[in-house]
Amino acid sequence: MKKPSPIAGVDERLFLQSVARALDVLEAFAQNPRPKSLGEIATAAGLNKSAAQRIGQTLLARGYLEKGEGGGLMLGKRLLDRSFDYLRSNPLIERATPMLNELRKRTGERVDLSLFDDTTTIYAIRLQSKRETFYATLPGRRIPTFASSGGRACLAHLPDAHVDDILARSERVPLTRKTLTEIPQIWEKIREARANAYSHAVEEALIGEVVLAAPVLDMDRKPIGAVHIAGSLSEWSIDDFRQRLAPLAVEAARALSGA
Amino acid sequence: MKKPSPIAGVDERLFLQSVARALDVLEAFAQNPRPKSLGEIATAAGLNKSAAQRIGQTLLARGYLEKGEGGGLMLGKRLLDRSFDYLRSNPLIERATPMLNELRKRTGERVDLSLFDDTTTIYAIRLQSKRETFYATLPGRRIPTFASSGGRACLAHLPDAHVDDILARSERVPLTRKTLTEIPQIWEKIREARANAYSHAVEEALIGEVVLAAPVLDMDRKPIGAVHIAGSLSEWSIDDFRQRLAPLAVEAARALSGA
DNA sequence: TCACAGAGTATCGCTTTGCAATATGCGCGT
DNA sequence: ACGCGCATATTGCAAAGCGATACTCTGTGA
Repeated sequence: MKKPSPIAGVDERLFLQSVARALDVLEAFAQNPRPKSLGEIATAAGLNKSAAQRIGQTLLARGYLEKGEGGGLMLGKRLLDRSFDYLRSNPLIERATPMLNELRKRTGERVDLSLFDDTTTIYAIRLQSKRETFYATLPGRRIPTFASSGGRACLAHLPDAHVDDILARSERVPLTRKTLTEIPQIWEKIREARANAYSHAVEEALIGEVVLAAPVLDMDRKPIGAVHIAGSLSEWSIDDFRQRLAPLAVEAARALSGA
Repeated sequence: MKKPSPIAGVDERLFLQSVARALDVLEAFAQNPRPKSLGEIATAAGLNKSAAQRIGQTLLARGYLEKGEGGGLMLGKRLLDRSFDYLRSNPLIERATPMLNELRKRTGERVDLSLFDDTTTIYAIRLQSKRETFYATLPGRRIPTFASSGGRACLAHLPDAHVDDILARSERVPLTRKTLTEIPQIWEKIREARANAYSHAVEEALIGEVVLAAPVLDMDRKPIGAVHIAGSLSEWSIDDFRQRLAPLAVEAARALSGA
C-alpha cells in the first residue's frame, strides 16, 4: 500500500496512514449521516471492504460507531464526548456562554458564537429563541467564511493579502440564490464591515433570515470568532434589525475580545 | 508491540491497535481538556513519546488537534464537525429539538434531552433558560445513569435483572453530598419512577438544583432517552416543581416515544 | 423455485507500515 | 554552567495491518 503524498508540514513518516483512514471512515458520514453498510462505508471513504471491516469493528468497539437498527453502522455517542471535551477546553466558549444567554434574552432572537477557521466558520454555541430550522440549532455546523456575516466580520480584521488568499481558496458556491459569490461583491461587504465594526447578511445562508455579526478578537487583535444575532424578515425590516441589534452584538463581542 | 487482550466481541485481527491508540490520545483530554505537551499526552494516554508524536502529528494534520497558543497541543475544531454529524444523524434529536424549545419557553426553565447509554446517560440537547453552570449548557456531558433523573426514568422501563446488572457495573461515586449511591435507595427511586412515569432528583448532580425527567421509549417500549426539566431550589419548592412541570415533561416524552 | 446481489463475517500469507529507541536543538530556571 | 522539558528528527526491523478471497445468510426479482 502506497503512502499518499505528504500532508503539508508533516513528515510522511510521522503520518499514520491507518489513523487517517479511520478518520476517513468517520468523515464519510458528513456527506450523508444516515446508517451505512460496510460496502457503503468503503465506497464513501475510498477504501476496500476489508479495510472498512477492520476500521468499522475498531470504531464500533470504542463507541465511535454504533450498530444501526436496520443493520449497518451509524455514528456513535462517543463523538459527543469528544465534542464536550472540545467545548469545555475553549476559554472563549466558556466566557461567552453566559453573555450570549443574556443577549438572547435581551433580543428575543437566536444568538450564536462562531469560531473563525480559515475558509469556513464553525458554530460553537447555538442559542435558539423562536422556531429555527434544525441545522441552525446544532453546534458544529460549518458555513463558508465568505458567505457568513461572522466570517466577513472576521475577514474585516485581516490584512488584504490574507483576505484575498482565503477568498481565492474558498469554494464560492451559493447557499441560496441570494448568496454573494463574486469577489468584488464580497470585498464590498468586508469594507462595509470594516467601517461598521460588524457585518450583516440578508438571506445569504437561509431564505427569510437576516443576521448580523460582530468579530471577537484575541489579544493581538486577530479575529478568532464572532457573535451573531439572527432574526426573521417576517418580523424585522433590515434597517430596524441593524439599528436595534448591531450595537448589542458589537458590545458583546468587544467584551469577549482581548483575552 | 503486543496486542492487548481482545476487545469483547471483536476478533483481535480486526481490531486496529494504532487506531485505538489515536482514540486514546483524543480521550486523554477528557480528564483535563487543557492543552498538553507531547510528553503529557504520552503519559495521559499510556504511550511512549514517539507514539505520541506520530499520532499527534496525524491528528494535527487532520484538524482533530490544534496547536495551543503557549505551545503543546489542544483538541481541534474537527471534533465539532463529527459531533454535528452525529446530532443530525439521530432522528430523535431532530424530532425533539422544536418540542424541547417549546417546552423551554413554556416552563421558563432549562430543558434537556438525554440519551440512555448503559451505565451513563449523555446529554444531546441543552436548552438554557436562566443562568446555568457552564457544564450544564454543554451537549456531550455524561452523568451516571444511577444518579440522574433521566437515567432512573429509563431504568424504570428495564427488567429488574437488567437494572441490577447496570447498577452493579456502575461506579457509584457521589456527585454531591446528596447523591444516592446505595443500591436499595436507588431501587426505591426506580420504583417511584415506575409508579409516576417520571423520576425526579434533588441536588444529586448539582447543589441547589431540582430536576425531573420522563423517559422516551422506542417502538419496542425500550428506553432510549429522557426529557429533563431543571429548576432552582431558590425559586421552586420541590412539590410545586413536580406538580407543575412533571405533566409537561411526561407529555413531551410521550410525544417523542414510539417512533 | 432459482439465481443473484448485497449484507455481514471470517481467513491468511506477505510486506509495508508503524514501532521504540535514540539523537538534536532550544529555552528556561537554578 | 547544567539539567530539564519542550519540540523535532532519524532509523532498522518486525509485527501490525493489508488486500484478496471465501463463506453464509437473506431478500428480491424473474
